Amino acid sequence: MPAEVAQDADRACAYGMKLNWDINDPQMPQEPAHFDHFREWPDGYVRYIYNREEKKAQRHLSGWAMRNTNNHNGHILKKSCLGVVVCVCACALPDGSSLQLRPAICDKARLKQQKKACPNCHSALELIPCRGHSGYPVTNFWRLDGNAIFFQAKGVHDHARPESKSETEARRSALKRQMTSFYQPQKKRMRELKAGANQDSSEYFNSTSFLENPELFDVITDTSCLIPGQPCTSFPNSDAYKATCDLAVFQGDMVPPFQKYPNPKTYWPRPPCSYELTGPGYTNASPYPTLCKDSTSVPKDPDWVHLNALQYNGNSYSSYERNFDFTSKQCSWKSALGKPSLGERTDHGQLQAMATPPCQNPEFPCRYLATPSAGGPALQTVITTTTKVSYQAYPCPALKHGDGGQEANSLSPRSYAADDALMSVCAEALGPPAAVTRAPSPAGKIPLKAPGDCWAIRSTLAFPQEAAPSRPEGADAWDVCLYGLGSAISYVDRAGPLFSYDSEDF
DNA sequence: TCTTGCGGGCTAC
DNA sequence: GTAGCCCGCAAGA
Repeated sequence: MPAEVAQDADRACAYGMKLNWDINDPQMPQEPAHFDHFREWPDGYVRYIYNREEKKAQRHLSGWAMRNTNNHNGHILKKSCLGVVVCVCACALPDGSSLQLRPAICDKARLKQQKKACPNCHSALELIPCRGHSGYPVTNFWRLDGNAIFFQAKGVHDHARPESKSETEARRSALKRQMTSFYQPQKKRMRELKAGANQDSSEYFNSTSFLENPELFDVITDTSCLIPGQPCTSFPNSDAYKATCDLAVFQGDMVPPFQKYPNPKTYWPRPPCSYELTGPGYTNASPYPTLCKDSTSVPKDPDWVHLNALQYNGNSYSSYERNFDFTSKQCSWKSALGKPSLGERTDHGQLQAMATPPCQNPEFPCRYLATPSAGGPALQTVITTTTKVSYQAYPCPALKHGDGGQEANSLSPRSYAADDALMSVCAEALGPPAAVTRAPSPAGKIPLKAPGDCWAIRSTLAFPQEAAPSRPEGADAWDVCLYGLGSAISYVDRAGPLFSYDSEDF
């Protein structure tokens, strides 16, 4: 209510509202004595007069997603509101707010956007069109006249505010910076490692090549890794997966992009760190904690992954350690997830999902039934500053990416069928606590089997106390998954060499 | 790749 | 004539 009052007062104080003019008037007010300060969220039938030096006005910016509309008048720029993109399930974000994405302005990009999944619950996204102007989209008019820029809005937005453009830009630029700051040191480190001790060729993967080929990220971006804590996490597509870590920023202008993320323990990409499985009855039993190198989840689409990057950008490696809650359950979840980025997602996707309607989580049952607490040892992540890091592939994404991962992009609720199948298969295979721990490949770089990796990961983490079995056993397990998954995608060639990364001190 | 601005063309009122 | 909308194009980030 106070906000409305303030808004009304703001309108009343608007200089443009005090003058009597219309954007279509042949003669606009000349030499305005005052100018209005730029309004990012004009709403209602308002008129403002900006100084022509106002940069934002010059660019015809608006918090609303406005697209250009041809009004066949070269002097007046007309824009119509596109509305807001929301989750069809109207799921709630961790902070209780709802998802409100900014519709892409370009038709093509918008269509693509709508094919993506809700980053929160993986349901479909829906574009809520603006109908605030007599059933038509709210329209904004811009007109440059003299030393002023005249702005007139017609209609009252009947939808939530989408993420503002400034937020989007800030997020993207931050992500870009983050990517740069993160990968350069990584690449350097990898070179050093390669040039340095060859103590255990099987202990690390050729991260350099990976880092030098960011396009490969997409291969792993989409994961449905089966691991304790998130045994059957089913991210139908990379987009959804990417998006999961970026929930808060989607909340429109309510919170600054860089401050939105509620959980400081969420980072992505993250610096190399140690993950050791600990907990009741289990303490670092596995010499090869299976992890998914979070960098493997680096998405190429800044729209879907940014938050963690932003935080990371601001906190750097040390902050990661500093903020990590070693004892929190979420941390356990992360470790259980094995995959850092995945864990992050778990924080905000999986965990938050607990508080969201079931409809938002098609994979919900599977995800939670197989948590460590459900029978397996409770998992807890212990992060140390100098650590052994086991980065092993999480090729599950290959299930969808193997033969054209992009196909998985078009996620719809129905898309979960395949994932469900996968889950059931792997869950079944996991039945007995068979030790299917993935032993390090004798040859060094672990030849990962694509789908099987899901199984391997799960096994490793679920029964870490078990002695690492022979490779063949693991292979059998993999095969189980392979069956369940149908055709095994040649993920080995792609992910294996890239992620067999182990026992590395940082 | 996406945004933005421009303009042609169509349809409805 | 006005308004809404679709489409394509080009420039720029």
